[in-house]
Amino acid sequence: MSLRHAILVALLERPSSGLDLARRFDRSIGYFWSATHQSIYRELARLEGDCLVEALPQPNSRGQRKLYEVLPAGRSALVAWVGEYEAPERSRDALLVRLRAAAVVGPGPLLKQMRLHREAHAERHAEYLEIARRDFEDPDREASAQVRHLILRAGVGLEEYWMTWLSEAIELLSDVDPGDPPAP
Amino acid sequence: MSLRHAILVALLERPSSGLDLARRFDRSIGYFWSATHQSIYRELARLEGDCLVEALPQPNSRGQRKLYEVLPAGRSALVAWVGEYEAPERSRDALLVRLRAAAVVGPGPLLKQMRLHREAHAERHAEYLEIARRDFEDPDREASAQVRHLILRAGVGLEEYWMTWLSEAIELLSDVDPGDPPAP
DNA sequence: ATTTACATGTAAGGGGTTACATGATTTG
DNA sequence: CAAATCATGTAACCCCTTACATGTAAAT
Repeated sequence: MSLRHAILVALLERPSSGLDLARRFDRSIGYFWSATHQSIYRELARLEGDCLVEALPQPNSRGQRKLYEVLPAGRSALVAWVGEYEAPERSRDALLVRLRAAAVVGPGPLLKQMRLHREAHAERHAEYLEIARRDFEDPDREASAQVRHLILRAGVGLEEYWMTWLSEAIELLSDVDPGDPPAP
Repeated sequence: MSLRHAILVALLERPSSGLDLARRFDRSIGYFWSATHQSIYRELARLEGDCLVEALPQPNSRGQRKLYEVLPAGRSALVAWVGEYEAPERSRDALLVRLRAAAVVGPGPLLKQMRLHREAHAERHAEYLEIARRDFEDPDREASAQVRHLILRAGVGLEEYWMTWLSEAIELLSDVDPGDPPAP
């Protein structure tokens, strides 16, 4: 149920249309909850059906921009959800499954994949740093900006962590398997 | 499709029944791909339907232990999958959504939740260290043990990362909001 | 004999992804 | 007018979760 509440937060921060939300999820919200426009539209329809958000009464046909804003019931639902405790989920990482598989069936082209992963994390890292530079340059004054900065730093640190671990892993795998996998 | 291949890896390491797999996913495999016994049984049925694994021909009724092992086609499918590149997924973290929500609607009992999360990560951290102590005490000789140790260290480091970040976050939130959320 | 633990499943529903469809607006 | 772009949606599918159902074996 996190997408629903991520949308409520985003709409509280600024009333938006579905595509606006999709763009904001690509930018600043996406580093802890990603979403495609399809899932956003579906969730917006549900939120409207549950009377938690309201579409401003402008458009009357398809292809027209529809602005949504949060109703009081939506704000209450969000407050209630924030109060619910949810245990942290176990991480799921296909690359680590591949790595464990490689320990059994041979590494194949896995080293190359790990270098690509490291590049991908480096790109995200740079992206986050750019956001930090643009949006949080001055020592944060408002509390809400401090919190958003804190969340961004979580993303920065995670990307750094994976870059470090991947470098270690690549080094170890290069030693263990300098060439091609052994023939069966 | 990762569950399917995680099961293939597990069965290659050691032929197992569904419940065996569930237990092994709780223990050593679960720190990078968790699974319930229901999803494991379903995937085993599919794997058998696709002729990638085979049930040893002992049992003929419900409630009887069924041992599976990987067929050559299963091994090939796993090798092929290891070679496929999959970009790292964006992380999804409900706690960070809650945190961003708290910046808008007030923190409520979020500080307590973050302390609980930190405890949960500390528990997992201890659990992983215990596995490391038990299974990888001596300097690893075989390559496959080195790789499994490397994967475990990824989990250890991740838990440490979250403990560190949560401590920073808790400290900041305690300063920003020493008492209860402001009344509406 | 009943309970407990072990073991394998079924059913319903939620949430996400991919591919596709359709209407409006702008641009060459 | 045609094409590209913006914007909202539909449909099918996949995977996972939760709750429940059923059968066997061991313990008391």
